[in-house]
Amino acid sequence: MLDIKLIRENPDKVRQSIINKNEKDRIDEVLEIDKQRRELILQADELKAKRNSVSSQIPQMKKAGQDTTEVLAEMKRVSDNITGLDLKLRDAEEKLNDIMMYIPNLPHDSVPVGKSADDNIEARQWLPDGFKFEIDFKPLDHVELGKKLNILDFERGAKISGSGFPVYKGKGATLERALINFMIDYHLQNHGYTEVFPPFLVNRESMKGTGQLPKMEDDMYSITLDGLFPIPTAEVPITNLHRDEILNEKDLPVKYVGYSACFRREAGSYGKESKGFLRVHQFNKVEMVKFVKPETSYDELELLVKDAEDILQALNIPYRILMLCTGDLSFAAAKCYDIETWSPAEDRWLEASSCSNFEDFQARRANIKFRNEQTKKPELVHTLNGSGLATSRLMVSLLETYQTPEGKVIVPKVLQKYTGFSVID
RNA sequence: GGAAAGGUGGCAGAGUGGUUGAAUGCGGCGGUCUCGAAAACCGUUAUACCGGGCGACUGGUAUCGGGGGUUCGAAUCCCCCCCUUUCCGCCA
Repeated sequence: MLDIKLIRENPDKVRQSIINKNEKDRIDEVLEIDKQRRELILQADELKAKRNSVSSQIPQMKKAGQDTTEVLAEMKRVSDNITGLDLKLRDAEEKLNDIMMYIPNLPHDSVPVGKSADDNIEARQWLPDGFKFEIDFKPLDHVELGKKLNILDFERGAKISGSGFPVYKGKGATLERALINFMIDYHLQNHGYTEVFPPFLVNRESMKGTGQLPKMEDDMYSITLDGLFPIPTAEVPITNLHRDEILNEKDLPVKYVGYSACFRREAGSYGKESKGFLRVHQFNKVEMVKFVKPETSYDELELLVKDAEDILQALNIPYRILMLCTGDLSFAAAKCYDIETWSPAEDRWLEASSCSNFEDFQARRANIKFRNEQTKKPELVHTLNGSGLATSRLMVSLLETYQTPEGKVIVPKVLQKYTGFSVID
């Protein structure tokens, strides 16, 4: 959520930012309702002040034996007026809040203006020593490899749950588990995170706090009977750990890393890009979440990307970093880098991680603050999160990159102590 | 699923209709004392919103789980909801 004062004071700047983000401009509506709202508050507060002062005099009048009938009648009228104003006020506030929940975060000044993914900017590429995009044999894709090696079973996943629910089998299941453990261990040992194992179902408040609701409700699975939502990412429970809290400044930055299964409806996206792992309803992801002081958040974003990159470098998987343009930026993000890994069989890059700075957008919704030691006042923190990384897309690149001409898959060195085997055949 | 208890400030914990934003204790911050520290003592210590002021600041309102009601006035009375804890049942 944006600061209403920011909109009040810089409506045109906000308007332009929203347009750059391909979102609907409702600033005029916001300004109008905000104005009404403030007028109502002014009127109601004035009456309440009167009521309070008179009410405190009544016991004294009674004690002094004065007749209070008239005052009581007058105050009754005042109270009725207050009730009326409060009703109107609540109406206005609900309306304002509804709209505010649909206004996206503003892109940071360093974000390139653009319409779509085509306008994203490649920041850098990293390729392992001796890596070549052209290979001597025709690579199998991950679905073919999965079938041949009997490590992935998309058909049976479809039988038991539906399409987009992959089953990992045998060494495939072990490899998946190894990847998760390796990534968490790496972040713990090298990057100073604290491990969190969060709930995979969260309540509506949590989904609002990080910005999935109300706007993206159709994209979320829901367990209506209990009012719970399967999480689309561990970002949701982990960021909400500190919802409605005031953190100590000296504890910042607070850095968590956690694994979760991620559940996404991906409504309306069947067909395109949906082969195998490319788009699934359930996948595994290791997520990094940070709570930081505002002035450090952009430095922390760079570090976050670096933390994710370290994993790929340790695995020796080629990747590139994209800076998303305004039009491709997600609803809550102010700035975002995507990390894409190379898929030899698809002959293209696949998004495996997304690292974002939300500035105070989530913090305002979720009411996450820290106490500024100088001013002694609470201030909103900045929140960031990044995948470190999602295993499904990563698995595509890993299987395809590490395949041999005979159709076997070599296990990356750093994973071998986790898998207990060095080759899948 | 059944039963009971309970939700008050950073924490603990008083408070059952009238200056109660809320006793007291702990914690935090500042000070006195001290070479320094501890102890002791003194002071201070919530958040949000709406106004006024360039600003230090200042006026007002709201907030004792949430919502509604009664009343001139509600932490306190009534109704509904939510949550937590404990016990029983079921269960990995």
